[in-house]
Amino acid sequence: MKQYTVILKDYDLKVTPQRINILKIIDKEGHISIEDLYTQIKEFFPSISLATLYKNINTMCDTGLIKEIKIPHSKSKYELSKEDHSHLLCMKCGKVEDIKISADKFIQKAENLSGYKIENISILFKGVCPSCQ
Amino acid sequence: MKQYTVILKDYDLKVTPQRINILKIIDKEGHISIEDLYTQIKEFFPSISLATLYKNINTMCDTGLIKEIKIPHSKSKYELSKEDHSHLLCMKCGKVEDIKISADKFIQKAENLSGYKIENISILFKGVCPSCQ
DNA sequence: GTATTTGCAAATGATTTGCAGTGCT
DNA sequence: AGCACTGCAAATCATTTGCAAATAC
Repeated sequence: MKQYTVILKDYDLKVTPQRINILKIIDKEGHISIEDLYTQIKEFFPSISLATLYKNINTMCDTGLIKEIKIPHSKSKYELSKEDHSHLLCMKCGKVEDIKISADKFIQKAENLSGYKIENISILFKGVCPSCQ
Repeated sequence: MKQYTVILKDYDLKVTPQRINILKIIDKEGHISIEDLYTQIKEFFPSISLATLYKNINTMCDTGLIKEIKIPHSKSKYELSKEDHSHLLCMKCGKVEDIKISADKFIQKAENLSGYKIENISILFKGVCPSCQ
């Protein structure tokens, strides 16, 4: 069981039961939208307000504890920050999965082509997952 | 000068001056947000309403005439559909540019790793453009 | 002539803000 | 104790909708 308390402290955020629950649910789901998160958290924490959820999501994004994933034709999802990775989106069931795939050569090529100094790449693969095929 | 009239007809959309202007501006800018588009179009077309703009952006996205580009930490931009390409985002000036770079090997690798049948990839490089460096 | 599009105003939906009270360290 | 966090209600911002008049074909 992860120490959400420790994680929060690492990011200089005060430890509150609301925040611990938010992290727990994001961690369990992997990738989750605001509305789904709100639905789930209310079961554990019926008194939580949507405003609190938004405020916390925002501060956690600002500090880098979590990351927003923008998804074509739908709402953003959020995930705990972890080492660099890309995403797979299943166009049938809508789920998002992580995939680790090195993009170094790709980035190199893009720098050469464009003259940009590239710091970062975000890649989303869209397709159909094994169980939906 | 491009025949926006012809393009609209190709997509089975009625030709209106509002639509022609929308296309003209998107084409000139390459990538533009709703609010910037609204500001610009009002100069040519002071009577246009935001509702009309939204309705047209939506139908043009639905038909595939234009595409939405989701950008981390900011609003979406829109572009005319063109052959597959990726995007470069300058983190200093905020501009978006196109880059053509083949991702076939990348997609192949991702399919092997994940078991997904991948139909499509979207790639955003974030960095600093030559003029901002 | 008919169906679609436009512009307005009102409605909805999503997110943010202000503030008084509470809880964390 | 002091500052940050919470929850509520109200405010704001973005987008959509309903409808009558105008326009495209």
